[in-house]
Amino acid sequence: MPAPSIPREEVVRRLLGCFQAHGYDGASLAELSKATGLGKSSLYHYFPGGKEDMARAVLDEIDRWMSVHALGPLKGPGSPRQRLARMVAALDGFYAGGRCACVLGNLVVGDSRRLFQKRLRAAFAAWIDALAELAVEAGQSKAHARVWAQDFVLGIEGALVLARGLDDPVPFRRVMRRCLRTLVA
Amino acid sequence: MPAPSIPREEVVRRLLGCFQAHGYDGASLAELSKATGLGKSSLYHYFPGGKEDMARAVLDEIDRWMSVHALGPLKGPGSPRQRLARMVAALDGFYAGGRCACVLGNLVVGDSRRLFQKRLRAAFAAWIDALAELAVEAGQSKAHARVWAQDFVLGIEGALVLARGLDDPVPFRRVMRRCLRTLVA
DNA sequence: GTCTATAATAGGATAGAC
DNA sequence: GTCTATCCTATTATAGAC
Repeated sequence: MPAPSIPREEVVRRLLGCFQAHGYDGASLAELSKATGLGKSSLYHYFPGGKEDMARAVLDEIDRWMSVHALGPLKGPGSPRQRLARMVAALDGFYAGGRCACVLGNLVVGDSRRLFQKRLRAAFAAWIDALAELAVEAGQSKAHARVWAQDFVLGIEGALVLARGLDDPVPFRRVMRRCLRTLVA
Repeated sequence: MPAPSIPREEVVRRLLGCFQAHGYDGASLAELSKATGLGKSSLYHYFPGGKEDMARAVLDEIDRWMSVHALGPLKGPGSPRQRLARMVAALDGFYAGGRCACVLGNLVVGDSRRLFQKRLRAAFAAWIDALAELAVEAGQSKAHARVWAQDFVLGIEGALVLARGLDDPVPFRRVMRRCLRTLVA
């Protein structure tokens, strides 16, 4: 009876990397198996519902990661500007400076969109809500805060798409830098 | 010997719709067959290289469409503001007011990215170049024009991602409206 | 140029041994 | 908890009739 070779969280993180690199349809069980180092049957032991289950676990991990590294810091100590800087730094690392895709962005394409629509909407909404709250605290009106927060998120998503389309992370890096300057504007 | 039931351009347009709705990996031959109304063998008659060939034909069609409806008007008559408005109106129709995905955005995910990287880079670059040229004509410096043009494109791509993530086309519509206001800013 | 039929392979999922 | 072996279906692709 071999003990688990790697903890479940590490398995989920590797699945995340696989969905990030290949998208939902492109992440075959063979790829997911290779990425985790686990055989297909082991994956089904962790995730009885198969690939859909794996993606839901990845969405859980994203919720957790965002809560800890991106949304949490917005409510921590420091000026609004400083708190936003912490989120931006965390996101910059997560997306490897623009070289990685966004899993949420990958999941809104094709049939996986319908499959995970509720989770996707909740994830994007929570992100936008947290940013809008910060902007209100920084002195913006509720309406402006909402627009700014949406622009923040769609700017990142669009920059990731463009960076991979142009095969050049520079647009992403520029967007990340600008994010900080626009808070009070 | 039945005559071709629909012209080749119409076939390609329907393929485009299929890659738009399902992404590259998600667009199976069965889906592509259903979307075009052609049997698999007929598709292979038009596109001997299979799915990859079909996607290249779709990329050709996108180049053509962009050239005629988006990039062309930028070089036509009228003020820079009026010319940009024509592009925006065309794009708004193409993306069905934010309810449709961008094929280029779908193709930058997963393995299809590597497969079509050169075409994708060229398509995004041509789009950005045409916009930057307009911005220079409108009085912006070359450096600012480039940034503005990139922001224009990534704003649209990000808005399409967010609109589908939130299942709400409103962010897209707002971005489209704002595109026009920022030209001379 | 279109179709039906079919081959060949890859994908998702399960059984059962250890 | 992990593995090998297997199953079934979907997917890509081709052959050949009309």
